Amino acid sequence: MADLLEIQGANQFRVRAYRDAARTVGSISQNVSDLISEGQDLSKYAGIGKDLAGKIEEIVKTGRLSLLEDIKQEIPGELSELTHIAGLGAKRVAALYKQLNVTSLADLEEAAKDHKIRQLEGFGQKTEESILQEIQGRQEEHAERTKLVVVERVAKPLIEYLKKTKGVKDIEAAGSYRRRKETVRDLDVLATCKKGADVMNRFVGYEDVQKVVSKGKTRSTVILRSGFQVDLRVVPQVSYGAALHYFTGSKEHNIAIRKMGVKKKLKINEYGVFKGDKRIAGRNEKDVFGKVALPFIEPELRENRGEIEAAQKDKLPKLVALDDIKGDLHVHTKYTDGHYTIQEMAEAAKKRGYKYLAIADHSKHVTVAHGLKAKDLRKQIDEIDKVNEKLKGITVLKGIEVDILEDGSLDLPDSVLKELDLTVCSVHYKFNLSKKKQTDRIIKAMNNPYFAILAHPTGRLINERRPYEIDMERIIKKAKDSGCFLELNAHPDRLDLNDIDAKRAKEIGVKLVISTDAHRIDDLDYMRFGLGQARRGWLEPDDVLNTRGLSDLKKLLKRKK
DNA sequence: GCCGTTTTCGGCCCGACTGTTTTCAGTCG
Repeated sequence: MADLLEIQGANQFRVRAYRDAARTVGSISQNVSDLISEGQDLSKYAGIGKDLAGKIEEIVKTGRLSLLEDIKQEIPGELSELTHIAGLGAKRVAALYKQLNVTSLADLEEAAKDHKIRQLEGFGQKTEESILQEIQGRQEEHAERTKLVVVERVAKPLIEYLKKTKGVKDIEAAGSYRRRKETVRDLDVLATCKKGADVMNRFVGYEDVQKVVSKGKTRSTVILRSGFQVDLRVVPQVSYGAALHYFTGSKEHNIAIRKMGVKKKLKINEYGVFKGDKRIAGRNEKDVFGKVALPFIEPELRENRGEIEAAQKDKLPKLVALDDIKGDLHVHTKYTDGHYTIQEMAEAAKKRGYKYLAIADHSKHVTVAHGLKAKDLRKQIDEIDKVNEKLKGITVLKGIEVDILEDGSLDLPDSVLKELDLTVCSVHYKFNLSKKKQTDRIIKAMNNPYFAILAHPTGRLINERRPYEIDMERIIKKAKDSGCFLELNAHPDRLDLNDIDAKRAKEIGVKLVISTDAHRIDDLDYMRFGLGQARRGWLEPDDVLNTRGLSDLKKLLKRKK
């Protein structure tokens, strides 16, 4: 709706209202159709008024939006696709449609090849060439959002490289990378430097740069060979905090903060907080928040999902940090598809300062991973006892990643499960059951008194496999009622639960377990990704099971039977 | 289309870079 209205030349604030409302709907942790069937009024959410609440209800109840259909009578719906081409916004798409009758990518390509675009007012040869290049580039693997772990591998060496520029003082990756979002579209790097031109020149000369999209005194954009985009901004040191705030985003958070500034007759931009022409803050982020009477808000919270309201009431969560984590409760060993022994994994965990480590190898149903049968598991239990006798300073816990079978039973008998400290229960097959059946399957499994932790609750693999259909609200409530826990799987391909569901679990009062699912020693360091997601989900140390010492952990793992 | 301890009308965040212009519109973040 927003794209099409914008192409039609509708009031830009009306267009923004649709975008804001769509985003709000996306960040509501509960299922919106459930909210509507419960008769809840959506206009209580920020950015959704009476009108849009009605339209959302229409979509939920009828699967259609009559206004959208009306607009599609006037202009082709496919035009919205064209605005996704870099350099094409609503105005230019409207011009292309009106003057050249371009409605699709194919039309656009043809018009560019025939040199018709350069003849339009406001367009020229360069624009036409870049449009053509963009269309043809798209047919090769279009760059989607990139997983955080991959971006780390890009960011760290690039920042080290830029740091070596003469005159560079501060340098930091901002944007969604700093907010620890699970995927990142492009990397925003911020620097302070005596002579901005020096760092810009060095930036565009980086060996991985394939294309320089733009280069200016304070901002440049490049595309790396991998297709990944990096932006570099340079500001003076007095502006570093304001710029860091601005480039960390999110956009929605920034807009909200700037609006607060406007109310106080202040102007907030990347150079500082200004009262008239006078800069009254900017060197550090804390002062920028201070000028709008807010405490420092952690980057992971800056999504305008309630953090500003919480900050105003001094009710910001004290977010869980890596130092709070006392152990990892989901790792694999050579017994199944891991690559190290129990003792090697335990020593590696101890080196990371942990007090305990739970071995959770696969159960027999996962044949590709040589899942354990009851007798294999007993053998592993014996070995864990021996390792515990040998190792001081860390306790190895006996666990299993036991499959939840299609009928909701667990893959190993209670007689062996009861010998364990904990179970990590997961769905590994039959991902395509209906939402009701999949939910019933998991809920039935939770009725087993030895069910402790639901591992990677949605089964998704970021950018690779969609989550299977489940009623998360029912699952969370069942976990609450039966004394089970939900995993926040820290593997950067999973990060499952996601931020929004993790926050919902906290609200309902279910504790989460942040585990790495490590198959190798180095995988234990994936914990940092889990922490990022947990912090995005507003989790505090108390909301996370594995911040507890060993004896508290064991008490909490005991289910009411 | 949303919103309100200045307001139910009249505002709505702010700036950089490019290309096409000859002072700025469009796009992007």
